[in-house]
This record gives sequence, structure tokens and C-alpha cells, in this order.
Amino acid sequence: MTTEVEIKTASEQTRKRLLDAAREVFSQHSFQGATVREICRLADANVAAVNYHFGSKDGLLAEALNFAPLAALQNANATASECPKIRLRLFLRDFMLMLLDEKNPSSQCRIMARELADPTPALDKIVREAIAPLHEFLGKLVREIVGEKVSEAELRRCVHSIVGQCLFYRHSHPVLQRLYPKLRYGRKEIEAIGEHIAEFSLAGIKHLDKTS
Amino acid sequence: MTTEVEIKTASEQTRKRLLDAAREVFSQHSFQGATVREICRLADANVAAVNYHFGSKDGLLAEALNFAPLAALQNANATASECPKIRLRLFLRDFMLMLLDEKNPSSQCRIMARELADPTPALDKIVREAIAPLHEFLGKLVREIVGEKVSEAELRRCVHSIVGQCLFYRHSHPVLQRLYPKLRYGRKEIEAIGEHIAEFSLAGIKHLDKTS
DNA sequence: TTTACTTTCAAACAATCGTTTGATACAGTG
DNA sequence: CACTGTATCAAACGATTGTTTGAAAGTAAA
Repeated sequence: MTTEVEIKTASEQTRKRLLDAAREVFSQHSFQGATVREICRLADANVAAVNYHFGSKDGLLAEALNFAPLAALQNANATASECPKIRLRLFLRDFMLMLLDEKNPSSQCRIMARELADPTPALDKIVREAIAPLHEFLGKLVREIVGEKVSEAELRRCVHSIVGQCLFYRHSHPVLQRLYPKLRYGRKEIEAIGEHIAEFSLAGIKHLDKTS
Repeated sequence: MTTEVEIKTASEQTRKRLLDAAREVFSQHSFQGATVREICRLADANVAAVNYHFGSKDGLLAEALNFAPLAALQNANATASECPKIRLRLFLRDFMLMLLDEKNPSSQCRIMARELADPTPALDKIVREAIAPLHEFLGKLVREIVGEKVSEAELRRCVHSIVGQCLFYRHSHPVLQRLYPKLRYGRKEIEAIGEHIAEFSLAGIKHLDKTS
């Protein structure tokens, strides 16, 4: 391993700066609201750099997406030796930290949450590579908890209930800040939210046994 | 009551056509994605009509918002004589019908759901006149179910869990359609979703008794 | 240094946006 | 009829958008 990886060419540095800036801007504005000029200003690059390196604004967004952290989270959780209930608890804590922690540079989830509401050409890639695996992962986890007797449709609705609760906090952040002006998301608050969603959902999942 | 109300002047008809078109377009595109020209084309009006009648694109959106149906839903529910659990069930059914039924012309909720993700100058009005009352309404309802022993913070998180589940289906509709291409929202499916959210949430709420 | 290639840059491009303008048609009143 | 204020219209405005251009600067091997 030489220093190739660390000392990048000027071109590679520009690419990286553009990607970082794109993640920042795309996570704060809608796709139509984010402008190439703002991204380039933030990246200290020329306006033409986006089209030179990524072909178009669409291409930049597509390359800015990085689902590795989310996949790593699922992978680590699936291979853990805990019982499914605890694994759900742990996953929801980590997932909410990823979604809400402002220190965490993973603005990926913020972009994804935004795409959920305002589809762009990148949504197909997002669904295929991130959301579908996430739903599948949660489906398996819930299935482990609930057993085989509940229908596939009910299982899906449980997954939707869990994901819906998680996304709400990221999605409705501007609203929650207006409802509760003092609101701040520190690590403790986020963990409390994750814990609440886990408890709330486990109760909802367990309830399926009695009704079906 | 004369025919004044029914036979409107040409100006009033134009206003109405613009408002209807605006609701249609704003519910399908983000504020930045929706164009005044498309709204006017749909309303069979001149491009200048928007600024003549409503001052600006912002003003048109503000006037296009109508929270009466949502308020009526809450009002009817609050004055019903059923027990709180059943009232929650009924409200969630009606709320989901309002959110998802494509026959229902109440695109208001779709606009609101969109504003949650992509704030515009109209968001303050929406939060003040629609979302805050909704959260307060649900807060009271959940409080009736759960009693006085749970903290205000826990109660809020329950409301968030409920609202999050509901909005997920409206919000993530483009994603769900990609995940399940056969997906269609008929009246029966919507009612099943509302029923699920009610059961899931009631179990989550009840669970608070045991942990606190 | 010369050569060949890559990357940056200021400037301009065509398209589209929300908004404004001034003329025109129309309504109701005297 | 003339007069007055309202409503509509085609056209244009200025600003901003994503993208392109062609020259200049930088880089690396011969």
C-alpha cells in the first residue's frame, strides 16, 4: 500500500470536493431547489466542473449516493448473536442515529428521505439498492419475532409502521422544530426516540399473535 | 338565499379554476417543481391571472390551502360518544381515506404531506392551522386512552408514531409503488391500512402502562 | 523543451422561471 | 351614448437555471 490512496491527484480532489458539497446541498434542498452553482461554490470549483466530472446534475446526484453505511448497519445487525427483539432495538437505535445525528456526516439518509417525497431519476437506484434491501432486512427481522402464522401482508404493514415512524423524525423535522422550538437532537434524545420506536413497535408486533 | 352563490361572475369562476388547478399541480409536484404556467394551462387561464388574482405564486398556494375537511374530521370525532379507543380507530380510518383515496378530491393533505418534507413560506400557516391542531387532537385522544401517568414527552412520541405511520403511506407512495408494482389503493385496502395502524398503535400505547 | 493530454476557467448559451406591462374586451352606471 | 373600473390577453422582462464552449493552465512522458 503506497501513498497513492492518500495523495490524490488534483482531479480526484476536485471530484471528492464536488461529491461532498453535493451531499451537503442535496440534503438541504430538494433536487429542483439545489443549484449546481451553489454546489460548485461550496466545493470551490468552477460551474463547468460538475458536467465535466459527472456529465450532468443527475449524474452528480447518482454518484453522491452511497448506501454503504446503511448496508453495513444491516450486515452487522444480521450477523449479531443477539435475539431478534434486541437486534431490532439495536438496529433502530443505530438507524435513528444515522438519520438524525447532525455530527454524523451521513447525509445519505437525509437525501434518501427527501427522495421519498420528491422522486427524481435517482429514485429507482435508491429503491433498488437501499430501500428494498432495508425493507427485506426488517421483514426478516420481524418474521423472526412474530413467527410464521401472520400473513405476508400483515408483515409488510408492520415493516411500514416501523419505517414510517423512523422517517417521520427526519422527514418532518422542519415541522417539529416549529411545533417545539426548543427541540434539539442530541445523542441522548435520539437514543430515546429509537428506544421508543422499538418498544412501541414490539408491542404492536406482539399484538398480532392475539388478533390473528 | 338568491342565486348569487351559484351563478358566479366570470372573475370568481377564474379564481376557482385557478385554485382547483393549483391544488392539483401542487399536490403532484414540489413547490419549486410546480410551474405557474402549468397551473394556468390546466385552469384555462392566462399566465398573468395568477399574479392578478393572488399576487404571487406563494399567495396562490396559501389560498389554495383549505384545512376545513381535516378540522371537520377532528370535530366530528371529538364530539362522538364512542370510547376513546374506538374514536382513534374511526379517526385513523377516515384520516387514511382522506390521505390515500384518489377519488377523494382532498388533495390538501397531499400538499401538506409534501410541505412536511420541503418547506415553503406556506409551511408556517400549515403548521399553525392544521398540523398543530392535529397533534393536539391526537394528544388528547391518546391521553384519554393512556391516562395521566405517562409523561408529556412519552405522549408526544406516541402521537409522532401514529402520525408517522399515517404519513408514510402518502409520503412514500412512489417508493411503495416501485417495491410492489401491483399496489393499488382501493377503499378496502385503505381501510385495512387504517385498521392496522389503529391496532398497532393501540398495542404500542397500552404497552406504556407496563414500562412506566 | 516539446508534445500530447487532462483539467480548469470565464463567458456565453438556450431554456425556463415568476412576474410585469400596456393594450384590449367587457361589465355596469350615469 | 360616453364613462369607469375590472378582467383578460399576448408579449416581453429580468433573473436564474443546467449546460456548453474554446481558450488558458497544468501535468507528465518523450
